Amino acid sequence: MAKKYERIAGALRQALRAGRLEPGERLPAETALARQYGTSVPTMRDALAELLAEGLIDKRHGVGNFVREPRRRVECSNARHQREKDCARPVETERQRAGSRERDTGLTVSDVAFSAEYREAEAEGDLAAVFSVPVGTKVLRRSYRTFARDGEAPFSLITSYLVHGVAAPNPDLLDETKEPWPGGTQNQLFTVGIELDRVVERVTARPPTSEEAEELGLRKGVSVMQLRKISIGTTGRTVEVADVVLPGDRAELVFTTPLDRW
Amino acid sequence: MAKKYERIAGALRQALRAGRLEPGERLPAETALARQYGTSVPTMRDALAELLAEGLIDKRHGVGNFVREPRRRVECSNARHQREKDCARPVETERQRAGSRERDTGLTVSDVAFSAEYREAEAEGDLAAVFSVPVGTKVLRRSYRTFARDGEAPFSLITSYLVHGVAAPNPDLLDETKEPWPGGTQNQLFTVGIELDRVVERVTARPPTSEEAEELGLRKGVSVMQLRKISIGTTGRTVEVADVVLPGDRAELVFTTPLDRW
DNA sequence: GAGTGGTCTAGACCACTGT
DNA sequence: CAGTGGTCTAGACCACTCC
Repeated sequence: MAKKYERIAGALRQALRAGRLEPGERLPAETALARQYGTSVPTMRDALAELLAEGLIDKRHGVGNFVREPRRRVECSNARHQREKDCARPVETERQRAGSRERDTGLTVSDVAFSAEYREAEAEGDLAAVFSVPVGTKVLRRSYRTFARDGEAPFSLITSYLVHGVAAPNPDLLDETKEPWPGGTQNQLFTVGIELDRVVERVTARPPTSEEAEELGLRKGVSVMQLRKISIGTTGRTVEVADVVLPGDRAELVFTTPLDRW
Repeated sequence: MAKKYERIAGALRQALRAGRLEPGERLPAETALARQYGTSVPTMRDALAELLAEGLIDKRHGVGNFVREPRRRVECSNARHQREKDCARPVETERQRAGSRERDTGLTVSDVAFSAEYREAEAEGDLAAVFSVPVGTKVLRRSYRTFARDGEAPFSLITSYLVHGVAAPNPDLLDETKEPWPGGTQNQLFTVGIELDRVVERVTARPPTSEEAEELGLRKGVSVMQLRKISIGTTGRTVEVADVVLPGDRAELVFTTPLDRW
């Protein structure tokens, strides 16, 4: 036996897909909907919460519930790592031309407005293990927010870590006013003599913290994708670790794996 | 001002991390907790729902709420595609040796119990577009469930599509009793003369349908990762499409991107 | 000020588990 | 049978938006 709020959610979903309600249109008030479906307001709200998590409606406090137009997702492909590498080592003028302005999200710089914050910190257990350095090693911690071109809310929250001693030879890397850096992280690493061999990305999904939900403008019930990107240099050393939090309902990660020929 | 149930959730989280409650231990009854935290039962339940979504507690109907031991995640790496390819073309005896028994989840066959179901269907708009075939083209639709070695609930739900005309030359590919197929999908494709050039995987997160939640044994508030795997042959043609649904709290996808040297 | 959704309360009744 | 969590109800009160 299905739960009552699920049955109501199903009926509403049906009504939305059948197009009896147009995108942008306001739904009846929750009290009216509850009466209409023969239930109480809290149960009706449970049903609406389900549609909210699925992205079918938007809730606006003090205004009403609205049919949402289907959200298009922003793609974020691993091909950007090679592209960024290709552009990380050229002459200055070359670097700033089209296609060379990729960043961790796979968007071009024109798509993102930056807010960067640099801070020194000490590697804790987890991070120290990934970098293979002793706990307490000084690291540079850089926080970014990126915004998609049309979006209001940030599209991703990024925390990037470099071992301080590795970045220090180039003082510009320690200076947050130099952001956004045109050639991306790989160019930054190039300036201290580091070439990347490969990038390893680990992806999971989890519910957002309340801060993340607020910053990313997530509706209730929407999860985030958490991506840990580990960049490994040609010497086999882990040179950068970046934790990226992406809205589960707006982001799509694309990974292409080329295969050797027989 | 934080919401009351969030403050209570925070306090409980604190208590759990501080280890004042051991994994496996039962929490006080919800009525008792509500009294203890000076709130009503529904609000206390909201707080507990948050911890549930985070995987910190387990709820057992009619029994109680329990501190959960930290769940380890099952990794699922894109390196398996190359490994599977390496083993897809050898002599028969070779194929069945260790390491050659990978499947779409990155687990070995010994880790999974199969339930496969084959069915013919017609490509709808979405699928037809990916395969670049006319809508209505006959496809073979194969559904799998995989189980991790220790798990009770399925670890992944897989729906794989092949264009019927492509698989037909080998009648065994149309026969679900031949599953599990030792060499994996790439060996199946090899038997009809297809070599893969690359695999493209698109990852998103979304709330589960109620059926998925039931089948995967998901707690409330846990999202799934949805992965669409597109296998492209050496002729540039899309030869297989697989939709994989993974529990967001138990799965970790790992993608390694090798980079060309300067 | 009227109307809307957001949070919280109090409690009924049901379903499940273990004794 | 006693005790637990699961669902649903009814309604108070607050915060927000718009007229």
